[in-house]
Amino acid sequence: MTNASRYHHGDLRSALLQAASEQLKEQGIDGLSLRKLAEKAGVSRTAPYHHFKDKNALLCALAAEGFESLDELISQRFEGETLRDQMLFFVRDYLRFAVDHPERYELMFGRTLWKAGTPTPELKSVAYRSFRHYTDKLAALTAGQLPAGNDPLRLAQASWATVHGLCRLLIDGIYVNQEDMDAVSEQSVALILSALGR
Amino acid sequence: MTNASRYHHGDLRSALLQAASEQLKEQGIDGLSLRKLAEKAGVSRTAPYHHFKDKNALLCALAAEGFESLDELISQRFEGETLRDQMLFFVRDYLRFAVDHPERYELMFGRTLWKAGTPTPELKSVAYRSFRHYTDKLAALTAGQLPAGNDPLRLAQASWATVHGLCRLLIDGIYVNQEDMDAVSEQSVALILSALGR
DNA sequence: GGTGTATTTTGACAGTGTCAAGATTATTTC
DNA sequence: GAAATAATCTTGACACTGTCAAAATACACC
Repeated sequence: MTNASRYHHGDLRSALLQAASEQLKEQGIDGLSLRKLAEKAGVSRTAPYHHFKDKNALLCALAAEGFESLDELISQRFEGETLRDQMLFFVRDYLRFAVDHPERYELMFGRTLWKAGTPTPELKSVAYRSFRHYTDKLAALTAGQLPAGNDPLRLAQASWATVHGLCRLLIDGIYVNQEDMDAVSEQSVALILSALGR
Repeated sequence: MTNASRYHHGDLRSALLQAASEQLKEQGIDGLSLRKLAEKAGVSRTAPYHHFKDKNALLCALAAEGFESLDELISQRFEGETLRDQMLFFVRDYLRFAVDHPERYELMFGRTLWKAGTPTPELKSVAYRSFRHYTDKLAALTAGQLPAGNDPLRLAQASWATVHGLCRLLIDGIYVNQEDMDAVSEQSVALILSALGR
């Protein structure tokens, strides 16, 4: 019995997620429709609804995947000898992730899910976790080196905002060109580092 | 002859923009449909197409309005005696603008127009103008005070990225609570200022 | 074998952007 | 002032969307 002739797909959920991932990359968030995904998986229009409550739920799952990758990056990519090198490595890898997967990044951080939609508990949890990991990492790296009166949490928020803002401007093509990426990321790291009193 | 009975609306273009502005505020970008706007203006579904090429064009006009406001803010709101106060004023006003008009801000800077759609020449022009004004302002404020080897353009990009990233995290409801706004904006200003050598 | 559950299907509905062709009014031209 | 042209608006239509309800099918377990 061939794949195409089966009434039950067998692994529709992950087939949908995979198709969604490709569709997201090629067509963007708005070009992603449940009906197209269903067709891609060789299944009827409403079959996806037995694996995801609605479109929002599928998108949340897709975004959660992204945060998993980002979390790995945060956990691993602080290599380098000096603090400056470590931050530079991280910022460059983070930027590369965003530039390589712009639509995914938009999905992860954009209004679609967080404001227009309703983020899944799973999504919230994995997103907050990656931020906590970043805060921890930053705190460990700068332990005992922060100028008095500096809250590590505030610093994490402000520096994340810098990198995040850079990503947005970069991948949406506003104000910052991709050729400037290295120069601007160096400038941003300088921004963050000078707040650490170096 | 009453308004409702006229075949020609008279000022449909601005009526549509006004309706769109309200709709954007109440329902967000995705909740904004040309058909609803047409109905609000008391006109048939396709009438808008004689004033805007398509939905993208209308959204671009709406975003351009936003950049006009932002540009005023940049031109006027660098008050204060010290450089620190000036930056702090600006950052707070900028954040307030974004928080007060989150959907507008998303439209102005988001992928909808800049990547998924095609930004109008008018939109591009007014958006770039705002950034140029910011760069000029920053250059004027820090004239002769920049540490050697610092490119004003890079600094403008990096600092704008910081404020922009803060706005996004704030209005998209990720990570930063509105109550933390003042504290984080102070931290961000500190970030920017310390890069200026203070 | 029979029962219940998980999965998938078809049918349907309201909503969307946008094109084409025709109707109506304003404006320009003679 | 009348005729021609342009601007504006309307109706009809098409393909597409997310999602609900109800019926059909296959699987798992007792």
